[in-house]
This record gives sequence, C-alpha cells and structure tokens, in this order.
Amino acid sequence: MRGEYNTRQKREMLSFLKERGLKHFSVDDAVFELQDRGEKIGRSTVYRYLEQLAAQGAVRKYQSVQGVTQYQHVEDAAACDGHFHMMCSKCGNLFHVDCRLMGALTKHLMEDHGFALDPRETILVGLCGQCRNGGEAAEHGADTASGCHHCL
Amino acid sequence: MRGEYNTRQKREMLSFLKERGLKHFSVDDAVFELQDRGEKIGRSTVYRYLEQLAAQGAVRKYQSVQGVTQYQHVEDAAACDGHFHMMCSKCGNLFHVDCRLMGALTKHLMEDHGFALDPRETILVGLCGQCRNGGEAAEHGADTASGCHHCL
DNA sequence: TTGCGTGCAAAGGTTTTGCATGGCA
DNA sequence: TGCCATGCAAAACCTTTGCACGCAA
Repeated sequence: MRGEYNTRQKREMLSFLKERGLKHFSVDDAVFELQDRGEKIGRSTVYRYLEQLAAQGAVRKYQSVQGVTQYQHVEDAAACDGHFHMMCSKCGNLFHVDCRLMGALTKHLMEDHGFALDPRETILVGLCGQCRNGGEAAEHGADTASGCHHCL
Repeated sequence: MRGEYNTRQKREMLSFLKERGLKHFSVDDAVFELQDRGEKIGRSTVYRYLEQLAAQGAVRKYQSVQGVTQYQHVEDAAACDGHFHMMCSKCGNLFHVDCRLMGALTKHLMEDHGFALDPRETILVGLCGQCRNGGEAAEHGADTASGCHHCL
C-alpha cells in the first residue's frame, strides 16, 4: 500500500507546499527550492509523490501554456467542491471563486445550452488585481475574493 | 516572408482542418490521418504549419491534461473575439458561447473581484448535451448554442 | 532563378520506468 | 525483518532546430 511511510522527503515536500500557498509550481521549482534549502531530494521522488498527492486530491495538476506540468496545493479539498477557480496568467496564483454568479452560469449553461459545466476541470484565466496594477505578484491573493456582494 | 507559397502539404492540412470541424486534434492525429489517406507529410511540416496558423489565429492551440498539445480549427477568427468557449471533455468538441451572461460574469469579476477575465485564454470544461445523453459524439454540436434566451 | 517550404535526423526538454539500495515501522 | 520509498540512470515522449534539397512563383 502506498503512502504508508512518513519519510523525510515527504515531510519536506509538505512543508514546501504549505509555504507556496496559492501559487502554482513546476517539479523544477520544487526541486530547486528544496535543494537551495540544503535538502536532498531526487527528481523522481518529487514526480512520484506529487502524483500521489494529486490522486488523493491534495494537489491540483494542470498544464501551463508552455506545456510544463504545474502543481498547486489544495488546502481543503472538500472546500473546493462546487466552486470555481480563476488563475492569473501573470503571477500564476489561483483564486477561489465562491460566487453565486457562477452557480447561475452553471444553471444557465445546463438549462439553455444543455452543457454540464464541470467546476473541477474549468479554470478561468485572466489577470488578478495586483498584476493589473503593475504591482508585484501577490503572495496570497485572497483580496481578490473579498468585497463581492454576490459571494456567499 | 512566410506563408507565401501554396504547397500540396498546406492544401492537405487545410482540407484536414475543414473536415475536423469543431473537433480538436494532436499533431499525431493529423499526421496519421493524412498518411492513412496516402498523403505524404513530414511531422515537422505539420508542427511548423500549425504554429503558423496559430499565429494568424486560424487555429487555437492549447494543452490537454495529458500534456499533449491540441489544435483546433477556428473558422472565423474575428467571430471568436470577445466571447467564450466551452469544451466537452468527452467528445472534445469546442463550442462558442455567445451568451450575455458571460459578459455579465466578466463585468462582475472585474468590478467586484478585480479580476480581468480573458475570453481567449479561458475554456469552460464540461459535458455537452450529446454526450450527457449517452449519445454519439456530435459531429457538429451547434445545437448546444441554440435556444438560449440570453444569447445575442 | 530565387528563396520559401519540406523532410530527415539530431538535439532539447520533460516525464516515466527499472532496479538496486535505503530506511520506516 | 519486511516492504515501501528513494535515487540514479536509462528510456520514452513530445517538440524544436539545423541543414540540404525540393519546388512554387
């Protein structure tokens, strides 16, 4: 059975995931950052463990436009059910969209277009507030979700 | 200057694109189908020409979950400006969404979330009507766009 | 004839896999 | 001690690039 042993490498990966927050990363990012910290970790181990985490829903996995696989920590998999995500094409942060308008859109697409929108597969792409203002990439872009009168 | 010569290979590719309709395809799909027809075409030629077509907006290019680049014919590039697309995860068809509700969503995300949604990058993923009904994959799924009282 | 287009083969980059070793329980 | 996890290297893939030849204009 996989995932039984609690190894140093797994602990390091998990700590890395927590620090990354909403930001996506590639296998290279993870390997280099962990090696910069002085930690030894093999590339295949990173691939294999991320694959495991993706299977259990702890990380999201998708392809960037450049064709490199990107990963992202999902803090609470259950909390991600039923709502959407939007990704900033500049800073790469992924934001939750807990907006009732998305529910309305889902309903509308189903009723009037016969299309069953899948919140887990769909990612809205655009520019977040921080990046539009020429600012630095936000560490955590939770601001983007606040102040919405449609949101629950 | 590129794209000056009208070669046999380009004509074959364009004919292939027309037949594919709304369906996406990989470089492999194109090469194999053309070779099945008895046409000779080099793999690099397919890559290079698709790259050209993508640059001029005649095909859309994106990454599948499996990390393989997918291409899709865009009949009228101008007609695709300013609206969204939804893709059926089963049959692979891509549909236009000319719906006013998407405009409302764009406006809302900008005003209340500070997020500038990009219609060209965003693809809504789900199941189309044909595939939900257990039916065959639709050749052209234009039905999905009809009968919407929000649509222009 | 000119120079863009094509095809082959090689290079480049990313991800997967086989196998021997290491380390958790 | 048993067995999963790890790391290395090789393999497998996909895509890009260099170069000589072919072919449209």
